[in-house]
Amino acid sequence: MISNDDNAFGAVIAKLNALSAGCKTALSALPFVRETVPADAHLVREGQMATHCCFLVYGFACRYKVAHDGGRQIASFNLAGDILDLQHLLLSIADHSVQTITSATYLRVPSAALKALTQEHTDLAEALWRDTLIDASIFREWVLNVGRRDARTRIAHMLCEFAVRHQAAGLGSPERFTLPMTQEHIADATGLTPVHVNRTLRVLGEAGLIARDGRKIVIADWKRMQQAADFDPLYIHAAAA
Amino acid sequence: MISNDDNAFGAVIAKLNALSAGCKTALSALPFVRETVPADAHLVREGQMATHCCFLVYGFACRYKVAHDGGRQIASFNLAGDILDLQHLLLSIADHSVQTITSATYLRVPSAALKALTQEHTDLAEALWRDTLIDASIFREWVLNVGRRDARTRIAHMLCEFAVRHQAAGLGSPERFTLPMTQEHIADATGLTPVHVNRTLRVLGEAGLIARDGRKIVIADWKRMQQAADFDPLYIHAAAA
DNA sequence: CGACAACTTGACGGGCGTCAACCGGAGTGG
DNA sequence: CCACTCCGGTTGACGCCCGTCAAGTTGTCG
Repeated sequence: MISNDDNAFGAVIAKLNALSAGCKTALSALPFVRETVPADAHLVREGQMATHCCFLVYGFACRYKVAHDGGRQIASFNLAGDILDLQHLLLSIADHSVQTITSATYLRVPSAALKALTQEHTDLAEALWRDTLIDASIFREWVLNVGRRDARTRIAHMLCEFAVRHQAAGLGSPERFTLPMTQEHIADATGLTPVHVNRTLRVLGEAGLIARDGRKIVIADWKRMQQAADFDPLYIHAAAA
Repeated sequence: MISNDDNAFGAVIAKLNALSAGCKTALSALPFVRETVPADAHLVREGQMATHCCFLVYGFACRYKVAHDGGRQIASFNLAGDILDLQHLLLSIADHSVQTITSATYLRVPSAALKALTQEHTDLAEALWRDTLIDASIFREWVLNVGRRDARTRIAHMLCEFAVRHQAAGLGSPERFTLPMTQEHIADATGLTPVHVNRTLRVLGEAGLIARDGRKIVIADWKRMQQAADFDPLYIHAAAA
C-alpha cells in the first residue's frame, strides 16, 4: 500500500507526511535512477564526494563509521521511506558510509535537482529539514544508548526503536517482526561484541521480554519491554501512526 | 572581533558563514530577548513545549539526556555562536535538555518569527539547515566515540573536537585553551565515570599528549594528539578557519 | 555433501565501575 | 583572620560486566 507503480516516491512521500499536493507532484517529477542492489552493497563511502541523494524504497540499510582500530559503529538503521544521505544536499563530502543490510531498492536523485526543488517549494524544504532534525534526535538517543545503558537495556532499546519505526513505515506490527540484521549488525549498533549480543538476546528471552525464532521476534508484553528498554518514543517525533 | 555592540547576532552570523547581506540584515532585525544566566542554568528541559530558539552568544552549554537509572549523557558541547535548539522551529516538544556549563548570555528568539524569516530567505533556511546537518554529523561521531573507542582515545577525541571548535568560534588557539567543563561533564560526555576520566587524563599527561594545569590544557604535538585521538576533523564540516 | 556464514556456548581476562578516603581552593560566616 | 563547608579533583583497592579466544552447532546454498 505504501509504494505503488504510479509513484516511485510513494514510500518517501508517505514518510514526509503533510506535504502539499503541488509539492508531491513536484517531488514525483524529479529525475531519478532506480537501482536494486544485493545485501552488503555500499551506497555511499566515507570520504567520497557525493552528488546524489538516495531514497530507500525497499529493503534495509545502515549508516556507519569506522575507528582506526577497525572497530565499526553503526549510527542508524534505515527502512523503506528513509532518505539515506540528505546531507549531500548541503555537505559535499560524505562523513560516513551507507551500506545495505538486505537486498534493497533505492532512487538515486541528483542533489542539484533536489536542492533546486527545495528552493521553489518551502514546504518541501521544511519537510526535509524536519526529517534532518528527527535524524539528529535519533542520533542523540543513540549516544545515550551506547553511552549510559547496560547491554541488556541497550539491546532492548534498539529492538523497541526498530519495532516502532518498522510499524511507522507500514511494515507491520511492532510486537511481531523479523529482524533484517545479523547479530553482528546489532553488536556494531550497540557498541558491543557479537558474542555478548548473543548472550544478551538469550537473557532477554529468559526474562520473558522477547520470544525468538531465528530472527523472528515477538514481544509479548510491550509495556514491560518498553520499561526494560528505558524506551520513550518521544525522540522519534513520529507524526504518523 | 566576533561579536560587536552593533549586532547582537554577530557570533551566530560569523558561524553561519556565507550569508547574503540582505539575509544578515534580516537576521539582525529579528525580535529577541537577551538573557544572561549563571552556570548550570537550564535553557530547555526535556519534555517541555518549546516556542523559542536560543542563540548562544557568550559562554558554554551542553545538551543532555538522562537514562531512567539516573545516568546522564551529554550529547554535545556548545560554544558562542551555536544555535541551541534549532529543532524547536519544526519540532514542538524538546527531546533533550540544554544547560549552561559556565555563566552564559544568549538571545531568545520566538520560533515563529525565525520560521517566517526562513520562508522569505531561502539562503537563511539553507544555512540553518546546513547547521542542523553538521550537528547531526557531530552526533554520529559521538556515537562512534562512545561506542567503539577506549577511554584514552575517547577523551583525547573529545579534547581535539573542543580544541578545533574552540578555534573555529574565534576563541583562540587549538593547542592551548582552558576547559570550561568539570571532569564530571567530561565523564557524562564520554560515557565514563568521573573517577576514570581523572585517571585517563593523567595517563594522557604521562604519555606527553597533553600538559595540564588545572583546567588549562596545552597540546604540545597536535599531530600526535590527533593520531592518538583517532581524530579527523572532516566530520565537523568546518568552512571557516 | 562440502563450504561457508551466522549463531551459540564456555572459560578466562581486563578495562572500567564502585566504593571510599583524602586533598586543595573558593566561598561563607563567626 | 580563621574555622567550616562544599565542590571538584585525586588516588587506591576491589569487583564485575563485557571482551577475547576458542570450539562447536545449525542452516543454507552450491
